[in-house]
Amino acid sequence: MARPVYVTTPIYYVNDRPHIGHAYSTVAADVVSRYARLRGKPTYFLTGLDEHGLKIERRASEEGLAPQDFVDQMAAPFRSAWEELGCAHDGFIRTTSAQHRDRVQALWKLMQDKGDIYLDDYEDWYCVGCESFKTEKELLEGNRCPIHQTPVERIKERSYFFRLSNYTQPLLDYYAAHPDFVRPDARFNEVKAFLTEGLRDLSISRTSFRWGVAVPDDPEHVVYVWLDALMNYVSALGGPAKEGEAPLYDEFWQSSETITHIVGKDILRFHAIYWPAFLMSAGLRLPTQIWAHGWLTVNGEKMSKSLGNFLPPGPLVEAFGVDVLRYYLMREVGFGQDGDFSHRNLVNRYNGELANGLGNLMNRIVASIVKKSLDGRVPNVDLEALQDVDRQLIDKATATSNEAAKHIEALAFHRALESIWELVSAANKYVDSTEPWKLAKQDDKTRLEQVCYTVLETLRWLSVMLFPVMPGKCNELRAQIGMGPFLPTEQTDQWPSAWGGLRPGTETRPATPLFPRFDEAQERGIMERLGVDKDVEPESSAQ
RNA sequence: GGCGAUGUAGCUCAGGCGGUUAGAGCGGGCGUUUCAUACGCGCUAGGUCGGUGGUUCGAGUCCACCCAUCGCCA
Repeated sequence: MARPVYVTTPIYYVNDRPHIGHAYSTVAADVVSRYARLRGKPTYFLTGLDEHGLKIERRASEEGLAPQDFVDQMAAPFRSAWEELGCAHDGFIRTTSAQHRDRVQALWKLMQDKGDIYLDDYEDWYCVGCESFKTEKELLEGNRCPIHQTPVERIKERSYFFRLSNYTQPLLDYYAAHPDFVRPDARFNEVKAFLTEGLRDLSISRTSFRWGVAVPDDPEHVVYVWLDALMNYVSALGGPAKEGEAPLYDEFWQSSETITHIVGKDILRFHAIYWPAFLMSAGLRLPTQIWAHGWLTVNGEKMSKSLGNFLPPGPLVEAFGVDVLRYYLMREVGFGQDGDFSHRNLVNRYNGELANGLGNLMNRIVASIVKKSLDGRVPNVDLEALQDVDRQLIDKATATSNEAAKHIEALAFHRALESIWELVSAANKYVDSTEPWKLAKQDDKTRLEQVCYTVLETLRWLSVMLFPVMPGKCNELRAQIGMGPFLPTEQTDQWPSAWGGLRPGTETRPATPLFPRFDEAQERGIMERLGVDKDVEPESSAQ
């Protein structure tokens, strides 16, 4: 029995509209979940929204709205963004939901029962933007927040505290026992370094605003937004709960093989330190991995409202198509590293890899040779009678399948795609060296059939291996080689491993090219529609 | 300031335990095919492997120091 997989994105703060950074995290999580499903594992993919906090309360009142109305309004674009991007989440958690609020309070009580929560005074500088306190020494001149550049506020209040200091050693022990707990390694080192200085207790309630979850039995206090927010991963499944009370929680939290939280590097500390400490205190299971990815710049510049380069995913999807955008996001930069989103590089990869590489490979075989010389049908071949060149390509496909799986499991999406494209390239070389068009002229039917079958079956493998990244295009590809759409089946591992899945006699359905190449004029048109000045765009990712 | 990382061809990057001519993709140049989306395929890039000094028979690969860039230090 394949054990369940649980993968999450951060819950996005509804103060922003969705942009390419949100899309990056969410697409990555979608790829992980689609891959897991393809492997036959029961899978749950969660994303959602963080809707509480002082900043929301203020924004809502600026807009003349009740906070709930404001967040309802802001939630819609996120939902539609994920739909547009083909991100098939199983759950969409909102922290204002009754279930979530209720489960946060349940967590609080568990921590309280453990004796880890106490009441005391707290006074320090507070940044509304960060929703967190700042120490004197990290402030900029004029008591401004180093992240938001805005002035911080002096806040003194009665606050509940969590005995985080008790968890320094337990966390270090946990890290030692789970060397893959935080990825990439460099980030794990930072987390460990932070711990070695010893943890201070953490203020986990506020009285300065109302928009949040009330502290149980003391409604003057609102639960600290990060405790509230982190809890989404468990509350969305209905936990914490006794066995049998919340089936999703039992399956995907308690019994999961992996629980992977994909996060941006800016919120790593909350996930790698606070969250496990809260869970330890409450006596709950910990996640298996916190994966901190890097930031994307846009055409070499940091994305910001003041620069006017805020990049929502919608227009990109319209211009390039969902799968192309997903491919680019996963291919261009190593997960965990910072990188650049560049329209120019996107077009270059599209033309070079998708159009010239994969698209042309399929087209030359399906729409040309098989159609003209084999009556458009998958030929019948004796797999035992293949030649060495054929076997070499099959071996390459097998090696690729193993390697790509290894990389995806390590969330090294760019490596997986790189390795898959070695197979695409090998297949194009194979076609060149076997020259099926000559075989057709020479009437060497048997050999022609062997060659075409080998390429078609390679394309079938590609349609599966690329499915997590490009589900729509892979199904189009499959249609052209005569296959039905790909359907994951629980408990059935469908990752390619056996050669010969294509049924002889099946009718292929050549259609328009999968990835029609952009010529200069089209590229210019797209850039204009997107408002990108192509000529001004830097040649490379100069930062 | 403390801790950690990075610095390899025009660009983006690979280069376990030190060992013959330092690699890939893209871009550039040359050639070639025509089945294909003017696509594919082949050849080509002569880069002091940030700098200096060491260890060694031998270092991009280990050590020290320096320079630059970046991250973390509630």
